[in-house]
Amino acid sequence: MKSRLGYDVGAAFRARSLRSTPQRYAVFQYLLDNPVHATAEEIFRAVNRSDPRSSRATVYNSLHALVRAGLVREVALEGRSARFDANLDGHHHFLCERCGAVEDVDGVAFTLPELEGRTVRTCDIVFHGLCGRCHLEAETPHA
Amino acid sequence: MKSRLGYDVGAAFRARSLRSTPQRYAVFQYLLDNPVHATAEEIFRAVNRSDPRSSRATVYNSLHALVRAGLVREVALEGRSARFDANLDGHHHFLCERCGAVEDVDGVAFTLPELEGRTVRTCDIVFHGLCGRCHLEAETPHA
DNA sequence: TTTTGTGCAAAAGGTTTGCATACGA
DNA sequence: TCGTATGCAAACCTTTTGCACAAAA
Repeated sequence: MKSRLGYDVGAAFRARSLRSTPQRYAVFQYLLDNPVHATAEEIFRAVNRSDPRSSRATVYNSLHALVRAGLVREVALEGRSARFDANLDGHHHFLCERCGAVEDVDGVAFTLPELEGRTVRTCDIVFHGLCGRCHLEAETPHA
Repeated sequence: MKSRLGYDVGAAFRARSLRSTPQRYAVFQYLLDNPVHATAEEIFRAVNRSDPRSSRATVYNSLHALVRAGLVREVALEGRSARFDANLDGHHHFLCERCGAVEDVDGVAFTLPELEGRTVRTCDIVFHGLCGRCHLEAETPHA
């Protein structure tokens, strides 16, 4: 659970002239502290568990504001709900087919295929399989 | 618009003991003839435009049956609606940020990163950018 | 004080479900 | 005939929207 201490949320907001409200702050802080690629609903529950009262609509508003400001990115994975990630380093994702965990994957190198005529701006890679824990559990059936 | 003629839908259904109904047939035939990564709603409208009457629920049922049978795959892209693809060759996707078109991309080679401990089964790559047409139009503003 | 965000509740997609009926094998 | 698919409508879940009120700058 790498937490990005030393990240000055207030300064980040000011730098992008994002008005700082407790709700917005809580959403961003949650994403910084919990790099688990949470859904809006999970974020809603988490921020309301501790501090003030955020409405669902405000969580969505905050998330969109953060995405627009370039502080958060939205990750498209299977499933009905969008997932949000405050890790902006170019990285990819691994999705466990068994427990649903989403993990970051760094250092993928690939060669661009026949994309002539098109302009490629970004590229998202999603690996599917078993995560470390589920892999172990699958090997050792109910040890 | 490559259409896969010579594909015997009836035989494919029989081989997987999928009961052949007109609705199911129409959904699969549509996906074979229109490799545009349609949404369920688009498929619903298309199959009802020509032949019999399919309900939305039946389109969803058919799609799930086809996916379960391994004849169709579901593609996860941004946006709220799932997309379906009868092209089962290992391939990836290109999503145009301007017009929303989804195109197939073949021949991507990449090197697997630090995925020790995990089991990687599949890998989906989505490229984002401008498709051929939109790239041209962007270069020649309202020629 | 002005502008923007918040909260609520209602609405809008997209997808699923329950159940009686219809149909393929 | 038997078992499964269909159609309808209602339910569900995620996300968006409208509007009055509250709070940030």
